[in-house]
Amino acid sequence: MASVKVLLEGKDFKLTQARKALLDIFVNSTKPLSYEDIKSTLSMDKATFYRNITKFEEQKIINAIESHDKKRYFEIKAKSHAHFICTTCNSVECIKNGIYVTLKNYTISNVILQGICPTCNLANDKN
Amino acid sequence: MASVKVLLEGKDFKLTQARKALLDIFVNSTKPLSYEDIKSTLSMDKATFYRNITKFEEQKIINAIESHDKKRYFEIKAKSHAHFICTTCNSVECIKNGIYVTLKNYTISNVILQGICPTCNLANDKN
DNA sequence: TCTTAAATGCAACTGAGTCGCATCAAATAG
DNA sequence: CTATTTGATGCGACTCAGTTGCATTTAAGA
Repeated sequence: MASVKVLLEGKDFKLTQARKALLDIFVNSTKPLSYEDIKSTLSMDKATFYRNITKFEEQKIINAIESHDKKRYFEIKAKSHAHFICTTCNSVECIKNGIYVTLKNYTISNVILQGICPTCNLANDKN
Repeated sequence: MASVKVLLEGKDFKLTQARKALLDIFVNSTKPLSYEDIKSTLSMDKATFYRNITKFEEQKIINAIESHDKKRYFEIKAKSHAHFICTTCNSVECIKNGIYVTLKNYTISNVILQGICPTCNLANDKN
């Protein structure tokens, strides 16, 4: 598990309390989080949140995923892996079992799968 | 190429002029389109556009893709194929050379790849 | 042709994300 | 250790894609 200190070392910005707290949440999360998700845990203005996210993206610390609910979800860019977005319940999950896609002349940084997650699939079967 | 008539046959809504014209644009497009993209071609109120898109999605005629620019792009759900979103120029492309991903207990309806497209890759190399 | 239910356009609204600005807190100089 | 500077923060106002309510229009069936 990447520590907050390691992630911030040698980066081109100030190490504020707010940033440490914010990254701490991301480091300890098992799934990508939106501003909505973190604001109950961390009292941070949304302008500050998004400005920090932009900084983190520039420094390649964090990755963004756009979900089906028109919100952006963020996660530590620790190791690249695919994501699954459920079009029924809008949940965003990390898919760890290696999905690797290559395409000539393209640089692929992210793979996103959309469809119906096991939970919603089960719920449908019962009807 | 799927015709507009075939797509609308037996569906649960009225065959208005506006709907035929709208679907005609999607049928003849080689890439997913946003409201911005179609409004210059077709004079249709955005409320009507999005209401029709919702209908088409319910009827499984059309597919939505959220791009990096926070806009939704739509296309005929004719045959399923992967999409590539360039994180540099925000273009959305269809990737026709079969990328098939399966995942146990998941229903996968869409594969989205993010990264840098050949054009932007080339532009970067020149710097 | 008449009726009616659904489709349209307009205007007002929503909500995620952005921007300007005044204040505040890290980092660095003195 | 204090002073200075520069970037970070919070607030409020704003933007813009997408939505909703409502009055009007149009497709479809009687």
